[in-house]
Amino acid sequence: MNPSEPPTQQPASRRIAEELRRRIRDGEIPAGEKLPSERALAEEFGAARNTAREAVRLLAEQGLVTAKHGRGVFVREPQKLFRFGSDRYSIKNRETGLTPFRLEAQRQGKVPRIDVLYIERETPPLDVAERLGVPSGEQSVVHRENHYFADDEPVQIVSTYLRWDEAQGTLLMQPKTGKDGIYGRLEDLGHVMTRVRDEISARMPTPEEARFLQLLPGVPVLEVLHTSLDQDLQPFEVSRYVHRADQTGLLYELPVE
Amino acid sequence: MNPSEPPTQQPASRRIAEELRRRIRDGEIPAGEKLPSERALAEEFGAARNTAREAVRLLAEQGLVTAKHGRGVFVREPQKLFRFGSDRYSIKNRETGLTPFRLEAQRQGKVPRIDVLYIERETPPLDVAERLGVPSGEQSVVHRENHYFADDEPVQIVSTYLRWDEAQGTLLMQPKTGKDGIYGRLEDLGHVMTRVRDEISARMPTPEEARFLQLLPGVPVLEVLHTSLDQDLQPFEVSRYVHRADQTGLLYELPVE
DNA sequence: AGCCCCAACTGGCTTGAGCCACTTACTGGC
DNA sequence: GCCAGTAAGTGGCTCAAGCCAGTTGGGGCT
Repeated sequence: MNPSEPPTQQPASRRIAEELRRRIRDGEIPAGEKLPSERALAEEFGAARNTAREAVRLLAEQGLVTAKHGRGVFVREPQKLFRFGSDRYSIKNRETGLTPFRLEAQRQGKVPRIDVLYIERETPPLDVAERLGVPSGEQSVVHRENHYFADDEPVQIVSTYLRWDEAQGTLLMQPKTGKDGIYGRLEDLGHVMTRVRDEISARMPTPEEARFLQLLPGVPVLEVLHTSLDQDLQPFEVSRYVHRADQTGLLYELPVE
Repeated sequence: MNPSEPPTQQPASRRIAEELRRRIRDGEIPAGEKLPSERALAEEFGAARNTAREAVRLLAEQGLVTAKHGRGVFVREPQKLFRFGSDRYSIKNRETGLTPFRLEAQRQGKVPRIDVLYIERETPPLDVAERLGVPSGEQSVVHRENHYFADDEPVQIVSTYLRWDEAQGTLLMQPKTGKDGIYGRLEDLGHVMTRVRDEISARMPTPEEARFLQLLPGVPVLEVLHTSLDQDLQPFEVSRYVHRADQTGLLYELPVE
């Protein structure tokens, strides 16, 4: 009960986790290697298997290790990030005729794949309606839901929202939107992308997201709510990106105004 | 064993978690309210207390609920975000004489506090050395470590790295850096901030970060590796921001170039 | 040689029990 | 009226045991 220091004895599970963390940090158990089995840890630390198990769970929650049923618990290898840069909207890239994602993938030597899940007229979520400047009580938008893959690994889930009055009857309602993708078609409609506004947050995935993205425990997602503004600073497109955070990062390079 | 659908019976803990998630989503248990006790859940679902407990843990891991020792488990209230905008470096804000964080806090009606933990000459981490353009094998930088609070709630941890050859003997080595903070002093040295590059990722906190930021289980952190470039596009400052993701978001608004 | 099956290992999940620490509300004494 | 003490309720943590479900490798059969 000496308040000068906190020798408050840690729970056994945390002590075991701490020791394993040390071994991993010090390279005694290198990345990709297997931890001792739960039963072995229990014996080594003189604890019940459940307690050793709890320790492993703590490490998994932090994203340090990952368990393979029937095989063992492995130290997770640091992943190199698939990077999404703020220049992905750049005019300069238009000449390639590729959509932003395909361009980024190609740049990083990955094979891109995009699954179009559905394209439907909908009533927009509140935050989207606000940003797109449409009413939220009616079917004022078209919602395009896509899944993105790099080398067949799921990378992000994207929901794109467009004004129904603009998209109606155009290629924007089709899976294949033609040259330069939806931004090409929106330009045809007179919207030149002049500014973008990205609102970024992070959170743990919902069970559905975890399933889609094949997320292991302890991996959060990055959520980007993106708004495109045209030459009149009018918003004409809103997208919600959900990235797996263990394999993706964001890069923003911008002038100080 | 019918492969047409996945009726693979869920583990009991997951079924219970699913049901609780539904009750929360449908508003049967509103935000801020208490869940049934672990013992009550166990009885209701005909499971052992440990199983009910596991279900609650799943929800906590996802950041949906939070347990208060001795009181109960509560549905977490959605937090409004303390927002960090890309215009926080803007020249326009210079006239206020406030540092970026103080300005943001004031804008959002919060009381800012900054604790300067230490200011020391150090050998830089590899990623910092790369971006700042200094050697990583020697004590080539000054490291300023700060903790930021809004209304006395910890908000972010910031490590700022400056070139030792520039900072040596200046106010940059002092806790109080004068008007406009370190950016003011760096301007005195001839570095006008012209562009910034922010690299953003998300991950689960280390135990130390969780302690500092008072993070509940299931809350990730946002990490921003920030580089300031001057009028010659030379990097002159690198900072690593670690934000708690449940109360902070990032806003980037930029021109499409 | 090739294949199959089974034993032995791994983690996944649950049970029921017990003790501890923290919180709250009530109750009784002053 | 106030306050201290206490009982009852909560989550925190651990134990010992058991069964299930993937994985792996070796032994034996064909």
